[in-house]
Amino acid sequence: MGEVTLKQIALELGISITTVSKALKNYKDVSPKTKAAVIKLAEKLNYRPNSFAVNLRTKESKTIGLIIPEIVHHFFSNIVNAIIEEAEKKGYLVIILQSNESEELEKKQIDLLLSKRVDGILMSLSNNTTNLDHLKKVIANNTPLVLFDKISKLIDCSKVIIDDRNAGYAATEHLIKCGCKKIAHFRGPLNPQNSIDRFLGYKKALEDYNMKFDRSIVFTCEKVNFDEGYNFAKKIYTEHKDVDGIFAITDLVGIGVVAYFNEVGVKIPDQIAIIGFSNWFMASVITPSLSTIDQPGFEMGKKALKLLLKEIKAHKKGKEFKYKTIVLSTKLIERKSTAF
Amino acid sequence: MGEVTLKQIALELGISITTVSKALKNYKDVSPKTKAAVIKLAEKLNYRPNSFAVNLRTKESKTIGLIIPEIVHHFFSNIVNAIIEEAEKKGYLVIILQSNESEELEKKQIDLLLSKRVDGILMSLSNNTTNLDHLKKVIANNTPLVLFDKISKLIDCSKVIIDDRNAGYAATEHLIKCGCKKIAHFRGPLNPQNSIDRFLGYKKALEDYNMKFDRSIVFTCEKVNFDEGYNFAKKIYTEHKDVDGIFAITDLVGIGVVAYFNEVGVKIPDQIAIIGFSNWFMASVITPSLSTIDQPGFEMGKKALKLLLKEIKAHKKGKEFKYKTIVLSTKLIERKSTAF
DNA sequence: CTGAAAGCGCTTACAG
DNA sequence: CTGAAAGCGCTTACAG
Repeated sequence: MGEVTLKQIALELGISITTVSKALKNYKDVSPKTKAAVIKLAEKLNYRPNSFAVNLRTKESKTIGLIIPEIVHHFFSNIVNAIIEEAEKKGYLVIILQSNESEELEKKQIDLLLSKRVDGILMSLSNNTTNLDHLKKVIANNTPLVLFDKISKLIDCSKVIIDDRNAGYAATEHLIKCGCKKIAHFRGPLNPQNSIDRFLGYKKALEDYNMKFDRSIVFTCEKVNFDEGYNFAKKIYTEHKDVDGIFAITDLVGIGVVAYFNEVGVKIPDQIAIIGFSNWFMASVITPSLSTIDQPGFEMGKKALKLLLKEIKAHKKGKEFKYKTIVLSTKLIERKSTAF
Repeated sequence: MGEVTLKQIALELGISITTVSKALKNYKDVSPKTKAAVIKLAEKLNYRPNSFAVNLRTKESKTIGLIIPEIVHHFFSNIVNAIIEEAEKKGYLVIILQSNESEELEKKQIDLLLSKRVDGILMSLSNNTTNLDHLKKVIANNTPLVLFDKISKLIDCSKVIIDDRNAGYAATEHLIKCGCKKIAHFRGPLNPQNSIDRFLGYKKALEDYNMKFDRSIVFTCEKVNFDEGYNFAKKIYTEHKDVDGIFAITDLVGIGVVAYFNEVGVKIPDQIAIIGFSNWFMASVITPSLSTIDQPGFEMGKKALKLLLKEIKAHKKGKEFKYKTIVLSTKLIERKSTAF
């Protein structure tokens, strides 16, 4: 076989490697005749520049790294979708890694990506990440970094997020306006900023509407899955009969809640209203359909990628780049689970 | 900043680049003393081999390409999960691309990956791919290729699949054994091998059990989504009242079917039994829970990756590699939607 | 308009 | 045990 190189083309055409290279890159200081001949032969031989050599010379890989907690998750797979689609359009490829919510893995992956010399890194933090040295390493290494969704306030870099506090407030307020008198919250893990913020929004809404905050009806999801929603709903049903509204950290948890109450014959929303978060497709098709907060995953991925490419470009030109935080708006989606 | 290179370490230590390189790669012909000094300094300077240069020298990128129809799909995101996890363990990174069911995009992406000089390509074909020249190009280019799930019989390479025909047969047979007398099939698109095979399995089961095959109750899904399941169910309900069993190409379609019958008050499984395909998590939590065929996505991804790495290894050593087709077994999962 | 030459940062066969 | 040298395949500043 043997891969086709510039040398081969030059040899066959009896011209220099330099000229071949220039012709293929459409430099203007090459005669049209030579250019045509080179292009023709390159096509015939199916020439493909050796990206290893190009990378080495240009010091860029046209590749970016993406680290997310887990890909098997509607919200993240949507984001990934947006990122690789947009990246491809802009001439970049994406290497994807999953931290599986492990700080240790996350550290290793950062090292892998830096070794690979990706042009930039896009990342959503694992729930268990508390030490941020690996992120600082990325920045110290001069590799552009954009955090999205699961971010840390302690890292100075560009970010794309939603206003989780406001969104948590809106979800809770909606339950209140639906007439709920005692609202439970199935919150996310204690560490991540966004579950903290949603919780704070919940608390603030109760406060603003003069409702008592009761720590005993705030449950903390660890895995943030269906089973936790189901099991906490059971707890509410058996130990807190007076609860008439539940704000679940995520639609998946909310769907677990709905499943439990359906099972025991508690009427939704008449006896208990439920609202989820993220607007997963399934939330719209279960019975009763689940009210939720729409979290624009696709847009988030796209914006994060664009922001990263801007920084990469500035970085390449040696220009200064001012970090930016983009806050995307969310939307309350009213469905049957909270209908009056 | 300035990246740390072998040269810098050599200079600082007053030894040659060669020796530094050898020391870091643990060659035995380097004195322990030198080795220790090199390693110490490399660590202090946070030395990271420049992968561009390494790639160029070794002619391998330790990166593989993965092309799937779409990542926002439980089955594929599971496969992706398995592939990147396993690849990382073996020291490979994964570049992921989505064809979005477009043959044209698929072609472009193959070109991108070949230009990138990935060490191998893993791929599941788009539903609309009929011309296979781009796959032949991969093989002609000597790049190891493994096809999984959506394969083509016309391409000679390694494959990882399930026996869709048998699985389609099992699903249909299960409905028959549940007492269904007239079974409809909501099949997948006409082109992909696996939807053809599931359909053939359906047909064969009817034949073996002396049931009439009726073309008018076989509907073809184009998008293979919830809405199609819902709409075809409506058609069955309004135009084919005697149908008492439905085999849906996929759980998502099956869930649409269940939603429709729930809505109009048709009792499942008493009046109509339903079985899906793939064993998506949601199938187990809807009401009634959906019987299905378990399709081992995680295992499929893992096996495909392993097979690819074997071929890459053989290829590197210049050894011949015999293509292999691995057929994974599926399992009938009985749930409420087909309970007697 | 063309091309010789340097150099990106490694690896490795070879000489000593 | 150490190192000089060649070379992977490009790109580009420079000379002519």
